[in-house]
Amino acid sequence: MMTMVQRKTRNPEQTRNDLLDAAYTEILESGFQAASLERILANTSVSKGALYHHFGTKRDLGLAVIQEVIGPQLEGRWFNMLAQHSDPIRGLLKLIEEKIASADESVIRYGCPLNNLIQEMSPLDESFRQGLQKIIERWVEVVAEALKEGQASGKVRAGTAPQDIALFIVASIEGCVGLGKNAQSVTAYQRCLKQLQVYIQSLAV
Amino acid sequence: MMTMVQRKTRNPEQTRNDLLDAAYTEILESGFQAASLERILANTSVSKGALYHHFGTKRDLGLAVIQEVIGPQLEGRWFNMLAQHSDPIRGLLKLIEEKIASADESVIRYGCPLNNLIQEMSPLDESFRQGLQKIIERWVEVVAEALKEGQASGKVRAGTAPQDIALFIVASIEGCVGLGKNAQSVTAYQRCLKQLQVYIQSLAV
DNA sequence: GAAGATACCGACTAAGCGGTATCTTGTCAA
DNA sequence: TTGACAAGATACCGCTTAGTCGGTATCTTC
Repeated sequence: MMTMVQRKTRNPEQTRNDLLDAAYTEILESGFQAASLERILANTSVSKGALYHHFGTKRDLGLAVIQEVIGPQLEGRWFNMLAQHSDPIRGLLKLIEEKIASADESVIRYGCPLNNLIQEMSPLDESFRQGLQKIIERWVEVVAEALKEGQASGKVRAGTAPQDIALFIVASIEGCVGLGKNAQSVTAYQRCLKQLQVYIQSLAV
Repeated sequence: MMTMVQRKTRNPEQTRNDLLDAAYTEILESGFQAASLERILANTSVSKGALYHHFGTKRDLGLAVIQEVIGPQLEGRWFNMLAQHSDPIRGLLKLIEEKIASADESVIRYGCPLNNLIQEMSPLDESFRQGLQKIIERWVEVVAEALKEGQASGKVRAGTAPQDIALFIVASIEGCVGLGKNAQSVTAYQRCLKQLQVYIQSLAV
């Protein structure tokens, strides 16, 4: 008969969220494949049994992080910002400006969690790829929609394809973050985004 | 007493190159951390003893791949192309055009080996970061230099910072490749690069 | 308050990993 | 021809990994 040290009060939701949060951090720092379940458990003081009660496999945990942590994070920021500006150009510039201003150590060191997972996992696991792709598509769509409305209200140059431009903008952002991360340089990151601002400005009428 | 089945004729250089090539492929397909030495050996029919004769650690092998495979690959293409065009805009457009035209399965599936390693390894290993950064800096410098000469000869708009623009161009390329890879879509990849061409064209006088 | 379900515990397993030790064999200079 | 060393071969080691499983504690329901 073993004596078990269990949590006094149960809280399955909190346990699940703790795991999701810790997994998010661990994946951000080490990548998914190199992410260690043992380390995640150590950082949460959740037991292995509890982990495997909530998530069937490491893979399931990773997919949950994508859908429940990374997705909503991005959705909140971009959707809200572009919704509250009638001029999409101003909204986009503001978003980039925020990224420039809030260039903290985490972004410079670990980059974009979405992009990290894309580069690592999308060729290796179709479910990962689809989960990530859904987020990207939503992101591009939000930007494209804003540009489209901007064209309708005469604030964005006509004759350009909003979908293509939105795709390029998102790609450039990921590129800037990636390069800033490798340079370990806030200024390189900011210089790169500044050029993106110049490009965006050129989309105005 | 063991019976050893050895290669009839020795060829240390070839052995080293075989290892480098196989490691490059394995890293491209699985990432560095998940790259398996056993798999590399299986694909080369080189023995573990031979591997560890040529490379001290897995890490050393990875660093050698960066310096001796990935670096030269990029250097050749970009340096030559921009050197043989007097108009840098035309040179850049041609390079992008080539990328668009030669969008093969490997690029769409596995993306850019340089970018992959950056996102995975640069926060984890300072030597990796520096090796990769050297390549990026060289790349940016080649583009910046071309733009600068273009400004001098009146083919590129003055008043813009060549270094910053070059940085942005490289970032955008990596971004386009990354997004195309996740979309598993040649056309998305091409649409993205086409927008980059539009941007580059806007740099002309 | 008993029963059943849910949540959680932690020792264990099997496989794969990078790396090492010890050996043999090919090469080439003396 | 031989000695020395580089190159290659293979068995093995310690460690970490994701995942399992029998068991226990808490919560819910009746």
